[in-house]
Amino acid sequence: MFLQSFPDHDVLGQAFEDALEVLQQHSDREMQCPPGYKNCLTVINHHHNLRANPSYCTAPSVEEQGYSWRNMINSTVDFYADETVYHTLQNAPESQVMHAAPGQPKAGKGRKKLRLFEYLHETLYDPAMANCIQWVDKPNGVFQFVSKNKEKLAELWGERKGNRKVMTYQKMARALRNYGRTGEIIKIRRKLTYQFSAVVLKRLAPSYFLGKETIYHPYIQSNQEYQCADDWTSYNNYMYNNGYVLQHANS
DNA sequence: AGGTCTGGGACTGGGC
DNA sequence: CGCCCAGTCCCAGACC
Repeated sequence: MFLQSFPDHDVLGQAFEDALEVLQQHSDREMQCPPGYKNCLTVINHHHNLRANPSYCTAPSVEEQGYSWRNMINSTVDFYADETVYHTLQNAPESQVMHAAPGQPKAGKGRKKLRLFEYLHETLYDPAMANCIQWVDKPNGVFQFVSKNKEKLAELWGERKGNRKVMTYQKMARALRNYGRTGEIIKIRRKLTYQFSAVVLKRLAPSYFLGKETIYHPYIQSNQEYQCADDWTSYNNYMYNNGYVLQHANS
């Protein structure tokens, strides 16, 4: 497994590997907290470095409402994927890392910026946000904003980014349309409806990296992404045949 | 007609 | 410091 990539595959690494294996045994289709997940949390909560670092401290109590255990998997793998952070935490005195403030990871130094499509993907798995955004065709990554609450979702996105001005749906949608150029998210000719590209879906799904030898990296270069052009074309064909009219032709 | 959606372009802030 | 990226902001026009 990918944890073997790290030279200092120590007790913590083993604990993570065990934890991830438990998670791996439960397909990514499950929304329920899988059996053994509590043990994973225990492992993580008992390691001070993890608990203290705001970027990776994403293991709340299982009782927390609306929490998606996917976040935990992503963050866990993120932790190990980011070699710099791994070594930093390995070497940093605990007193230092303990100073980090708890709470949501914020965009800033030392932490990759949260991207809009990642945030949307995250909220789609948050039952508490179901009144703002919903899957239309989950297996194919088609989702729709709820007209009544789309502004609320946009505001939350703005808050999450730490914007000074209030984010609006109009502005957020503008960012979404920019994704059309890179193919990460495409606009579907249906009101308030968008679709994650197959590549993004694959990238954000835990099953993509769990069980692979290579390190998961959320920022695959676009030229690498389009090595999957065949997949993408056939995917578009599938969507076309299933009645989805894509606004942007695959270029 | 008016609200909503889309597209374009300039601008901003963070990271490298 | 300059460049690039990923939005952010505003406006105009299309669409429903």
